[in-house]
Amino acid sequence: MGMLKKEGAMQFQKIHGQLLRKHHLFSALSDQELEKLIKSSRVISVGRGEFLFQQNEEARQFYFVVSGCIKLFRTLPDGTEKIIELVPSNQTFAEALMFTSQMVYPVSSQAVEPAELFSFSNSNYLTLLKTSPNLSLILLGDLSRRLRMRLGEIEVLSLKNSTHRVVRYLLTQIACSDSESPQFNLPVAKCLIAGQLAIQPETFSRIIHKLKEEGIIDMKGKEVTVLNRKALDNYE
Amino acid sequence: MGMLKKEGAMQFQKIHGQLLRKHHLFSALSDQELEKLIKSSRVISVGRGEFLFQQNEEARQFYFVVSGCIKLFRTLPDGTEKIIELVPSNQTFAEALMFTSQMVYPVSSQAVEPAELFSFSNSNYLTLLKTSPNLSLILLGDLSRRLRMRLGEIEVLSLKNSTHRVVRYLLTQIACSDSESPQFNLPVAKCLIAGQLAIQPETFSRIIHKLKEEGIIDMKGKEVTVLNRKALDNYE
DNA sequence: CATCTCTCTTGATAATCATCAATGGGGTTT
DNA sequence: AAACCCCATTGATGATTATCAAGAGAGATG
Repeated sequence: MGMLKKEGAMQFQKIHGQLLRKHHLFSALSDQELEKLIKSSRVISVGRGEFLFQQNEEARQFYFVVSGCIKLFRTLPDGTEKIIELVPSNQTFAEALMFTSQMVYPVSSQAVEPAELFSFSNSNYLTLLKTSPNLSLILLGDLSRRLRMRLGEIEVLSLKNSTHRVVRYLLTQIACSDSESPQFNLPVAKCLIAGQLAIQPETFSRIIHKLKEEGIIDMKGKEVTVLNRKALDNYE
Repeated sequence: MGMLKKEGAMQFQKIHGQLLRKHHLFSALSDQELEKLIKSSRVISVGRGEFLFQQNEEARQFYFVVSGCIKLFRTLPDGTEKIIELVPSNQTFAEALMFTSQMVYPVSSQAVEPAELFSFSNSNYLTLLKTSPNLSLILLGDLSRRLRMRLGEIEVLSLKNSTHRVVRYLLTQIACSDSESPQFNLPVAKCLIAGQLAIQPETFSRIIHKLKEEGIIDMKGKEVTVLNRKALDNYE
């Protein structure tokens, strides 16, 4: 895990500081407050496979992904890992821990591709929060939204067969990609997607194969085309 | 769904108002504020199987369970239901929706046994929130805790075989019951627990049978005794 | 360019789990 | 007490999916 040199970091922060504005954690801050916060932040640059923190480590920082993709996962008792989330650029993670008394990371975080991040001190942000009442409300809204996202995930995991999970995944990807176009790219490697859906890569591959045979989708590499949206919606 | 008569309700609220104090949503309120809130609340009494609200209904209220047990579930595309949570007495539910713009219940709620509840208007509570800054912080903490609970659930659902899920469930039950005693009671019917773990009641029954045969636990009705804690911890 | 590595794919097999069906028990109602 | 209902259990069967193994393709590296 490498920190950039100080001068480089300053420039980097200046350039990408505007990105932060678009994020709900920072959108309600005044220019002054934001600038101060950015100055107190660190810029971190990690290569593929590097860790930012490990499960059960003490949580003093939260992160904003400028570029790359971060995998959050838990290590299960049997040693296998379960992917909880794949954090793309312009998103934060591990910030919800600020508000709990027991500040320990419940997941490990690892870069699945080279990534650049800001890291913020929890205590700095918390002091800011205490002075800004409607920032709290924004945060509350955000947390509830996340809570509901998890509900969706739990639902997906409860779907009977894995084909349903894959179909559901494809549908959410279309919904996420703007413009409702029937084409999109898988955001990460297939084996990572399989991990998120709690199925084996082999099973994922076979399901895609089946959907292709049935003429419902087409897939070349990471490029997915939905050929029969209706069939996908009403699958089974 | 039956509302009690007004005089009955007033008495009921007086008696059980103190219960609210112990809940984080209300613990930070002044006596005045709490009293006002209670006065604006409704008392609801439902019989087994009755609904409080349905998935996708507009969410104007949140609830506090005084007695009984409420099942929160989603109806999946194939018509089956997935239990998201079983809310025991002295807990609130559906309060996280207050903070989102899209106020629609993401789950249905149904009493699994006769139950009594308070219902609070979201808008009333929200106005209170805007005047009390550190109430927000408490709420933020609570929501983050819930978020982590969901992480745990997602993890359980991702465990390879269902035996692991059951074992994990038993362990969390022991952890929840104070006093680390090796004995506890199942909080609800077995088929509901099976639903939470996303397995069939038959499978649940068979797994318990297996664990009994292996001398790891004993179970009579709802009463569970852990005979070999170590074996349970290190299961496989 | 050749080699290496990693991901993806495909096949064969075994384990797991859902489903269907039937029975027994505990509690409640009439 | 009898009838009833819901829940739990047990057995048999079939479908689904994980696992093991091997090969193909793409991108990175020397």
